[in-house]
Parts: sequence; structure tokens; C-alpha cells
Amino acid sequence: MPDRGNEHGLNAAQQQAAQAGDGPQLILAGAGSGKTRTIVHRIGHLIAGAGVAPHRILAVTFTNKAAAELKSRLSTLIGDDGGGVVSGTFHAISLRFLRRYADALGFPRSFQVIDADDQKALVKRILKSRNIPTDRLHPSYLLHWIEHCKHAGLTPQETPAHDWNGISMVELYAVYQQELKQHERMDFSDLILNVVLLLRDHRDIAVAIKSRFDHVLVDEFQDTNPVQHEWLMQLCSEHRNLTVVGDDDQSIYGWRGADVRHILEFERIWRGATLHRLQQNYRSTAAILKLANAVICENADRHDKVLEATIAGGEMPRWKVCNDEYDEARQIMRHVERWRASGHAHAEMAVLYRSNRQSLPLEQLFRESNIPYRIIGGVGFFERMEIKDALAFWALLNRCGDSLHLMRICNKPKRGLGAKGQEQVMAQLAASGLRADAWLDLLAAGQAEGASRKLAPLASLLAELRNDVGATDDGGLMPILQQSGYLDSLKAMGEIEAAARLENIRTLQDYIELSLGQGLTPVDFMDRAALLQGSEEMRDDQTQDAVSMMSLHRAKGLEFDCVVLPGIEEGLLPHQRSLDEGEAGIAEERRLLYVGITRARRHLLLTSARVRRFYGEIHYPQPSRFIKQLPDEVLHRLDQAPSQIDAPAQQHGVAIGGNVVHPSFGEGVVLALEGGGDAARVTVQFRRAGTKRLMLKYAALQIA
DNA sequence: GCGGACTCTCTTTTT
DNA sequence: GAGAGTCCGC
Repeated sequence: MPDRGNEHGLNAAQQQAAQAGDGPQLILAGAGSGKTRTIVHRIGHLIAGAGVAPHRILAVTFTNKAAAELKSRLSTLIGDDGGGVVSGTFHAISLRFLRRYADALGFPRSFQVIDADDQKALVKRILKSRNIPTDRLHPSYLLHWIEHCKHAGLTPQETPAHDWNGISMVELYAVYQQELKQHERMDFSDLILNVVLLLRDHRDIAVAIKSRFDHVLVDEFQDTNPVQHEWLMQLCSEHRNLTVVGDDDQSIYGWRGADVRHILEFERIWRGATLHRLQQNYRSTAAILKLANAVICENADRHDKVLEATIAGGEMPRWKVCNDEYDEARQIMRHVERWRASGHAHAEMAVLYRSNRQSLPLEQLFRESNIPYRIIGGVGFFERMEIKDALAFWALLNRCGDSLHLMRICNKPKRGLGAKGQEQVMAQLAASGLRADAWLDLLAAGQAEGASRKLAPLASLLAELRNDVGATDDGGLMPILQQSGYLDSLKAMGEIEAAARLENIRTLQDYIELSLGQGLTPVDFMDRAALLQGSEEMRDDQTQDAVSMMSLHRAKGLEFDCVVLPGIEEGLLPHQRSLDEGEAGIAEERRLLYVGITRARRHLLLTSARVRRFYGEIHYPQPSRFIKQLPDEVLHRLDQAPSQIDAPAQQHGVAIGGNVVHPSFGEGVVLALEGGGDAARVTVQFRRAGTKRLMLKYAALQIA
């Protein structure tokens, strides 16, 4: 190993970056090049070398995990819990500012964050109330469009008119924002945008925010979207002490508005910026890096660079073509067992897939074979129904609940409040002009009318339990769930399911007790719950020796001895949706593969299946374009003869990839075959007539 | 208002 | 193929 030095040492490039002076710094850090290490040392240098007070330094990350990692590495390096350096995600730091200044935007300081589910429900309600059918404007399209505006830093007032099927999208955006405000909620994008609005439009607050920090460092800078970028530009406009670290080859959040240009053009945007390049990779074997470089160099529009290996040799990455997704899972298990036998712990292995759904067959087989595994991602802890219900009760009890919380539980357990009744309740609440908990106080005092009368017992119960909340460790969680009848209503769902849900609620209880014990207020706890969407922080089996399974997106920043990348197929990687987005979409998919490959330290297995079932339909995917053409010296291809049982890739002489002639559409190539017998369908790409999906029985195809 | 049966859609990635 | 959404009878 060249000039890496000892554990506390840095190579020349790392050291130069860590010890750079003031002003904008761009650190282009390839995968595995000691990026976090360099940031941590730079912070150490700012404190010890340049005499900057720790609490005047801000380190911004994209995930909670990265923030936690940074904190722990900092406290190892400089001790004293990192000495007060502020680190967190864009969202968490924004929320801190907003807790302080939100009233300037017309929000109470106790506003809450809305999660994706509630967000979607709100949009649906808006469309329904305006009699816009979903086939005219799809709720998720509207939501997506609104997010897009917010990522671009545009408020409804600033967004140019945009009509969709004769519907004014901007108007709906404005209504959505009003509704959020009325419910005292902000969505995730608002957290960033609203801080930017404070910085833009409120001079005094802007001055206060800008003078809060003297140095700002940003990790994974390639994933910033325009509004985050403006956030940073504003925050650093006075001192210009902005250090960004990133790798344009790992930009994988274009769909969330990230713009690679921020990193590609950093030196133009920040004049006088110093560029540092970290290209030595300390993580992976030369064999793995050879593949990584071969894959990524196909992309145009990137900082030209090649990862240099410091670990020579290594086993050549393998590509296994399997029959179907279960065969794929079996092959993966075989490799896991082999790696285990050669001394790698399960915890040092990971399966990284493109879409979460791919975990299903893996889970099944791993469970049957008693191979321990851990799924990261999927339905988050705080997204579970019972957790959301329990938190709604708890928030109302602790006076930080709002109308959405009330709406959520007003008929749980059943109180005879159906859709109509709930509408009335919400109308009465809105008409009262009161906050939800003040209004509930009125109900408890006997001032309930109409549908709200059905809520009076709940209101009284809340008022009564509030007297004793201080005497409980869990802020009254269990008492309210018990006495409101919620727990009993869970039991009605069936024993096994109820037990699982109760177990989750107990985990929530533990977590609340822990947090309150740390001195957090109920509002603090709600923030934590809102920002900590991933469930992995909640689970206590972190120490268990288990194979990790997660999406490629989640894997960014992590590394494992042995990595499996399943589903390296057209339609999955690159994903079907990206194919419609053209070159830019495909380039991002390629980067995703690159991210996956560079997670591996020693062993890497890529797999694809000839047959894959998606939502009940059978597909016959082609191998991914990203690896199809790769030379044998970077990727070892282990093919096996297709099994006829698993892969009916041929019917009536029509085979995938074969040429056919149709009486009216002419010549074409078979892309896929689905189903069997009379129901069999064939997808053909015709030379002139485009791609068609036909019933094989009636298509009268001739084999060409 | 409620529950059951039926239909329909929707399937990328996350703070 | 699953989960959400809708419709209908009670």
C-alpha cells in the first residue's frame, strides 16, 4: 500500500484537502478513496490547526446514517463528542432553523412534518374536493410536479403557469400549500425551501442564520438539488468557507432533483475554489476496480478520472445468468455459503438490488435455509399503521398533535364516525378557528355538537390522562392506547397480527422512554420520528451476524467484503422507467451499477435471470446493456444452459430474440413471451410498426 | 355507518 | 400478486 500512512495518517492528496485554508474547496473523491476520513480530518484541522470553535462548524450529510457515522468518527478523532460540531442532514438542520423562525412564515413553532402517506392522502382529498377525477389528473403526478417545483426552489407564486388537461397545476400547488399551512404541516421539501425563503425574504433572520456558522462542509455534494444548492450558497455567501466532497460518478438522485452540474461546475460557481482529487482507492481489489472503471467510462459528461487500486490482484468479478428469480436466489445463497466457509462473516456480505421488491424471493429462500439476513429499507418503522396511530394518540395527549393526528384516530376504535361524520368534525374544527387540542378541550368541557359529540369521550379521556402524564415514563403512551380501546381494537385483527403490532408499539414505547429520558420534549420526539424514516436505527439486532439486503440507493457510502448485485437486466438495471427518460436516465442507472460494484472489497457477484415474474406477469429480460459488451478480462461469465422447466422461452417455435413475420406488421424480433397455452402473449419489435404485444394464438406469426 | 366482496391499479430509488 | 379503493347490501 502506498502512502496511506498509519491509522491517523493521510496520503498526500487527502492531507492537502484536509489542511486547505479558507475559501471554497472542491474535493473530488472517488469511491473508497477515504472521503469521510478526509472530512473528519479537515474538521479536526479547522479546530486544532485554525482555531475555529467546534460549534461554528456545520457538516451536512444526506442521510441520518452518514451524519451518525461522521459524529462517531469525530468523537474518536477529537474526543469530547466531537466537541460541539453541528452535523446532520439538510432536513434535520433546516428543521432546527425552522423551529426557531417558522413564525416568520406564518407557522406555529410547533408545526409538524407530514410524511409521504399523509401527503398523498392530502393531495387526494384536494382533488376530490374539486371534483377532479384521478384519470384526469393523477394524484401522484400532481405531487411529483409540486415536489419538482420545490426542488427548483419555486413557490406557487413564482412557478410559471402550467396546465394539465385544462387544470391549473399552479393553483393546485397553491391550494396544497394552504392546506398544509392550515394543518400546521410542512412536507420534506418545504423544510429546505422554507429555510431558503427565510434567507431570501427576511433580512434579520437571514443575517442570524448566515452568521451561525463559520465553516460549512457538505458530503455527497453530487446529490444536491437546486434548492439545497441555494441553501448552501446563501448560508456561505458571507464567509465563503464551503468545503464540498463528492463524486459525480455516484450521482444517483436525479429523480429527486439532484443536479450533477453543481459539482461539475463548482469551480465556475465559486470563483477561487481549490480543487482536490482523491483517486486512490483503499477499499476494493484491482479486479473489482477494473470492472468499475470499465462500466463508468462509458458515461459522457463526467470529470475524467480513473480509480487507482492500492490492493493488487483479487478474484475476478463473476456474472451468473440464472433461470429465474428463485434460481437466482439459490445461486446467491450458494455464494454466501461459500464465502462464509472461506472465513467471511455474514455481516460482511450484502445483496444490493435495484428495487425493493427484489428482496422477496431472497427472503423466502434465506429464511428456509436459516441464513440470517437483515432487510434495510422497505416499510419503515414510523410508516407502520399502528405506529402512526399510536403516535397520533400520543401527540394529542402531549399537546403537540394537530388536526391530521385527530383525523387519523377520530374513528379508532370505531366511534360511529364514518366519512361523512369525519368531514363534519373537520369542518367544525376549522370553523372554531382553534388548534386541535384546544378544540378537544372544549369538547371535554361539554361543548360538543353534532358529529363531534362522538368525540367527547375521547376528549375527556385525553384531558383526564394529561394529569398523570408526568408520572409515566412513556408520556402516557400505554394508558391512552389502553383506555381509548385502541389496543383492544388491534386484537380484533387476529391474534398473530395483533401480537406483531403490539410488539412494534412496545418498541415505540421503549424509544419514547429513552428519548424523554434524554431530555427531549414531545415535539423533539415527533421531529425525530419524522426525520428518522428508516427503520434500521430502531432495531436492536444490529449486532447480529446477518447478511444485509438493501436497495442500491441505500448502499451508497457503505462497503462490504462480499457483494451481490442481482437483476442485472434490461428493465431492472437500467430500470424500465429510466429508459423513457433517454440518455440522462440511462447514465444515472449506469452510475447506480457503478455505486454497487464499488461497495465490494473482495468478492463481487452479478446475476441476471432469464425469466422474472413481475406483478404476476412473466418477463424474459435481456442482460443489462451495461455488462453485455464487457470483455472477458474484467468479468467472468458463468452461464448455464437454460432449463426448460423454469424458462418457457420458446413456444410454437417462437423464441426470444428470434425473427418473425406478421401478415400486416411485417418483420420483427421477439422481445418477450408471457403465459402459456391459449393465453400466451408475445411482444414483438417490428421493424416498421413499432413494438406490439400480441396474443400468440391469433397473431399468425411466421418464423423468419 | 359498517363490513365484505369485488375491482382496479400499481408497482424505483428516499429525506 | 398485493394493497387500496369502491360499491353494495345490511
